[in-house]
Order: sequence, then structure tokens, then C-alpha cells
Amino acid sequence: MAATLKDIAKKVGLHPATVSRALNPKTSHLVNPATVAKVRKAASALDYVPNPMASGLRTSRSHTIGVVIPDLTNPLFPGMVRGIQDTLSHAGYTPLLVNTDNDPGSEESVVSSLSARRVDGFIMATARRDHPLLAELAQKFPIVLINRVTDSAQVSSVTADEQHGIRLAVEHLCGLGHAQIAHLAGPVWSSTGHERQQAFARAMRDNGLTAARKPPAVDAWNVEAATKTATALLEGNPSTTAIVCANDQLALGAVLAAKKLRRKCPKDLSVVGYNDMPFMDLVDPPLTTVRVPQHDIGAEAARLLLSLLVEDGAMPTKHVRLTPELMVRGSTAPPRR
Amino acid sequence: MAATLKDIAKKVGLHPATVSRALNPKTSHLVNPATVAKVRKAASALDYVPNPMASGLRTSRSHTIGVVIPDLTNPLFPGMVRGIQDTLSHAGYTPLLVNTDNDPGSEESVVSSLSARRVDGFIMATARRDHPLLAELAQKFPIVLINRVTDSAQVSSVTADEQHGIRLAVEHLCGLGHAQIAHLAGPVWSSTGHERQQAFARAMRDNGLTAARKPPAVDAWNVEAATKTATALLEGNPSTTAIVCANDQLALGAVLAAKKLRRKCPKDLSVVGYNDMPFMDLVDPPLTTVRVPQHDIGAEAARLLLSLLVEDGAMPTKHVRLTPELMVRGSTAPPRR
DNA sequence: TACTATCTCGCACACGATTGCAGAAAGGAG
DNA sequence: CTCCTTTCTGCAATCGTGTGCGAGATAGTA
Repeated sequence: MAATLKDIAKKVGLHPATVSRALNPKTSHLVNPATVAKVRKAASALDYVPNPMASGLRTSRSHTIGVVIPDLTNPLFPGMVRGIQDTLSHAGYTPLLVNTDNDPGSEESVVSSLSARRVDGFIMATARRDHPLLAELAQKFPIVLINRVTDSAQVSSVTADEQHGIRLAVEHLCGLGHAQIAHLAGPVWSSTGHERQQAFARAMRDNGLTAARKPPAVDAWNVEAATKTATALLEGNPSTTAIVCANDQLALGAVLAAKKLRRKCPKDLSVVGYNDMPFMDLVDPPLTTVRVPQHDIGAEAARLLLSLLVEDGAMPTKHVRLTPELMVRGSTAPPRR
Repeated sequence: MAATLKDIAKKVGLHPATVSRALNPKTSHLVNPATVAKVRKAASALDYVPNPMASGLRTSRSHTIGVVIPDLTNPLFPGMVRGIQDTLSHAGYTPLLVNTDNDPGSEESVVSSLSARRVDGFIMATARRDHPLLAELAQKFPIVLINRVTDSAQVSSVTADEQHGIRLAVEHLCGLGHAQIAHLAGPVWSSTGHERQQAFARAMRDNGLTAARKPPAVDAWNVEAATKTATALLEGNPSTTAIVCANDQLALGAVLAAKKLRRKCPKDLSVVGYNDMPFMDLVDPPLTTVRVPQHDIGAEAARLLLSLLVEDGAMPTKHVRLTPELMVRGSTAPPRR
């Protein structure tokens, strides 16, 4: 049905090989400019589109990229995915999207199905600090991590500057007059949970405040788990006037916990989130949060991976950190005295 | 690097063709069970994974499905996409995801890039009521529509039962004692906007109420446009005590409009949304809305498309309607008297 | 004129899997 | 023992592109 190189060749009276060279920008200099033009004209007249399976079979490059995320329904990710899609598609690459639900077993199966598809590389948002599979995979494929990184940093990454983001949150609360500030930490197996926790301790110290040595850590990035942990935090430390949360879901949980304990947010408790998911300006109360440039992270990761592909492994690993921004809304206020 | 049929053949002393038949469930009955077992063992010993480009080239089936949605960052879609992914992957198919931003030009370009990739079929969430490109595409590919349908219904679809969903909303408001109920309609070029509007008129009639002949229609599915239109609605009809909105974004806009006009929701105005996007239980006020089974819609669409693929066009078009459910929350209350 | 360098193009094969066809072997019936 | 059927496997071609190699043509130089 669809036109092939052979059809074009027959039409213009040339050999398919010549047509191939003429249409390929990298080899068209090997053929007479006049015939190139002739071939191009015939190609578009026949609506020729190259068959990616045939060329992929020959060159063993699929022009597809595996994109591995925990869960697409987590509003943090669609923005990043769009950044990836928009950038990759301009370069003739197609992302193949899969979810792991943060389950290592399921990750292994989706990754192997992607490599069965012969993807040319990976963009992964599922890194854990200790991640044997990732190290192994990095031997065979170019990989760029987004959002999270792994401890043994042999893999390139694009993340937000956690240090800076948390500092913005802490200094905002200090500026409002808070001194009893707690951190509601995320899972420690993820770099985001870990780094934000470290960043919090440092930011507190730099502002002359003392943080709890071991902030309570939520064991999953969701509202329900956060509500439980935040309740315990507030019951254990009733003097707390503000909480910096490791992400927006945790912040929503903290607000719910406060509500349960009859503490009004922001009057009795200020809460700061992280990520600025869609509609966080419309929740009750509108959430003060650290906005990370989701689209940019995805786009930058895609660009980085594309350059890894052309360099073909001969590129040093690179860690890009994008700067987040504080969105001040209704969930923070001066402490009650 | 990766093992091929030839490698297996050499190892067990057979011809590649026999190995191919042995490993393919559809042809393995042609080969001696004993040798099948031998081949299988050798295959797993060599970590054999079939090369999809090679088999695709030969069979001209890519085992990929184009999934066309307006915008992944619209929280309505991730749930559907996951339903699609989960179902397709179990059947050995891979979805290729693209966004159109509701722009026909961009839709044409992404669709052509997908057919250049030789997808085996399409799942589309971008149908407009009048949609020439879609009709044309349906000639060449199996297609299943989700969420929206097209007027000339020659294409299978999986949607929510709009009639039923809107009726739930209207009867809920009637039950609370509302009589001055308005509809904030979505874009009329989309079947969802149109059908919900029709459904609203009918539900009102069935409940002995009169609806405005021509409800104000928002021209895009977003909060900003909705706020403007809702403001105009409320200023033009101050006696309105409740609004049924064509989707959640519009409902959020209606709430904002009310706030701007110093009418409290739900005390002075009840608002009902549609879709039940994530976190709609945490906005201010918690949104009463019609929940559509997003994951199920995606999963069902994938199943339908898969059966279209095996039937190879010899299947009548089928329209599946899934039943939505009303989530009663804080944005609706009895009218003030 | 002869020789070399350059440009342009065709030939043939490879990539890895699928499949129609045919032939060998084995088994059964008469 | 012969003939026929069934079962299993090999052969070879094919899908559409890409690419090393070489042949022919043309141009340039001495």
C-alpha cells in the first residue's frame, strides 16, 4: 500500500540505493544535486514515508525512548512528560511511557519490556537512592534521571534545586515570625525525601533555628499516609507553628491532620508544600508551595538524552539543577501569639 | 549482541524457521512437542527476546497503538491513559501517546507522525462533533473514541452515560429544594458539551422545571474562561441558586465567579461539577461532582480496540456507555430562603 | 595521450523474523 | 509389499532500508 524506496526508484529510473542516499540528509552529498531534487519530488508525489521498522532493523536504532515514571495519575508527572514529548518529537523520537507504581518488581518487568522494544535510551523518574537495577541498566543504555537521583551518581540527571527550594520555604516562614518549624519528610529511600530533609536541617541552622534531629518521615508519597504521620507529629509537638512538607500531597495531609485536631490553617498552623501541582491554588486553603518547573525538567532531560545519543557514550555524566520558585498563597500566615 | 533465532537454531541444530515456528504459539502445533521443549529451553538459556522491528517488518504489524488526547496535563486524562496502558500492555501492545491541545492542525501532524510509525490502530479523545479528518482516518485504521464522540457515528466509542450523569446532578439539586437551576455548558463543538446540555434540558423537563433555552456556553474547557462566563450568567440571572457545570474546571470557575460577586458557595449558590478529577475533594469547597470511571473507560476502549484488531474490520461499530456516579460533597446545599 | 583523482551510481548483501512450498520420514491400510 | 496420509522439518524468498565496494564516466594534469 504505502510507497517504498523501490517505488520511487522505479518512477525516476534509478536504483533504490541511490534513492535511499538521496533522501537521507547524511548521505545526500554523495549524489548529484539534480537527481536529489528529482528524487525528492517523486518522493513527495508518492507520499513516501520511510518505514521505521525497516530502517530500525537495519540500523538497530528504534528512535524510541523509554520513559519510566511511578504513576501518571500523580499530577507531578504529566507536566514533565509533556516536556519530554514536546522535545523528543521535534527530534524525530517517540517516548514510550510506562508506570511502576514505585514497585521494584513491576519496574523490572516494564524495563525489560521496553528493552525488548529496543528503545534507544531511558528517562527515569523512579530512581531510588540504592538502586541496583538502575546501575546495571546504565551499563547498556544511555539514561537520564528526572526528579530523583541515585546515590552512586554515575547517571546524568535533571532535578530541581532542593537546597534552594527548601530554603525559600524556611526563610518565608522565618520572615513571618515562625520559630517552631517542623519538617514532614518523604520516604527516605528516595533522594527527594532525603535531600529535602538535609536541606531543611541546613536552612534551619543557617537561620539560627533548631530542627528536630529526626523529622517524622512519611512512608509513601500520598495524602492518607501523610495525614497519619502529620497527626502524630502535631500531637507529639503541640508547640509546632509551621510545617515544611516534602511535597504537596504531604502538605494536603498535614492540612487534613490539623483540621482533625481542630487547628485552623493558616491561623493555628502554617503549611508549605513542594512541587505546585495543578489546582493547588484552589484547595482549602490555597497552598503556599515551592513550584518546580515541571515542563522544563522534562524538556531539559530530553535534550540531555538526545545529546547523549549522538555523543554515543563519550560524554561525562551531567547533573542539571533547575531553580524552583516560591508561590506564596493562603496556607501560611504569621504565628498566633 | 542480543540472541537471534539463528543463534538458537545453531545451538540446537535446527533451522531458524523451525525455531520460529516452535516459539510462536500460533504455529508451535506444527512442530514436534519434544523439539518445541528443546527450543524453548535454549531460547530462555540465551535470553532470547524477539526483535519487534524484524517481525514487524515481515508482518507489517507494529503492535503499537496511537493514543491521541488533547492535553495530558488535564487531570481528566491520566486516569484514562493508565487504563489504556494497563490493558494494552497485557496484550503485548504499546501505546504511543500524543497531545493535540485541541488544535486541529497539530492533530493532523501528530496523527500523520503516528501513522508514519505504522501504528496498528488509534484511541482518540479528541473527537469533535464535525470531524472530517477522523472520518478519513477511520477508513484506514481501526479506531476507538473515548470521552467524546463524533456526530456521524461510524466509529466505535467508550464514553460515560452523559444523560444519566447530568440527571443525577439535577435530581440531587431538586432534592435539596432548588428550582432556579442553570447549566454552564462546555464548548458546543464537542459532544460532551452538546450532550450534557441536551441532557440538562431533558432532566429539567422531567423534573417539572424550566431551563434557559440557551444556556451560556464556555468556549474552552478551562477555569479562566469559565469564570468569565459564569460571572456573566450570575449577573444576568441573580435569582439562580444552583449551577450544573459541564465539567470540573467550569465548576471551579463558577465557584470563583460566585466568590467575586460575594456569593458564598454553597450557602448562596450550589455548584455541581463533572468528571471528579483528582483532589476535587480538597478544593474549597469540596466539589460535589459526577464521577466518571476514568480508568475503566480507558481499559474498555483498549479491550474494544484489541478485539477490532483480531476481527480485522469485520466487526460492527459499538458504543459502550459506562455509568457515572454522583459524589456529594460540600459545594451543594439547600437554597437560602 | 595517458594517467590519476573525483564524482555518481548500481550491485549485492545484511538486518531478523515469517511463511508457502516441498520433501523426508514415519505410520497405517489394503 | 505398495500406496497413501500424516507429521515434521528444511529451503528459500520476502518485508524495506542502509551501506561497503566497485564500475563507469568525467574532469584535471602533465
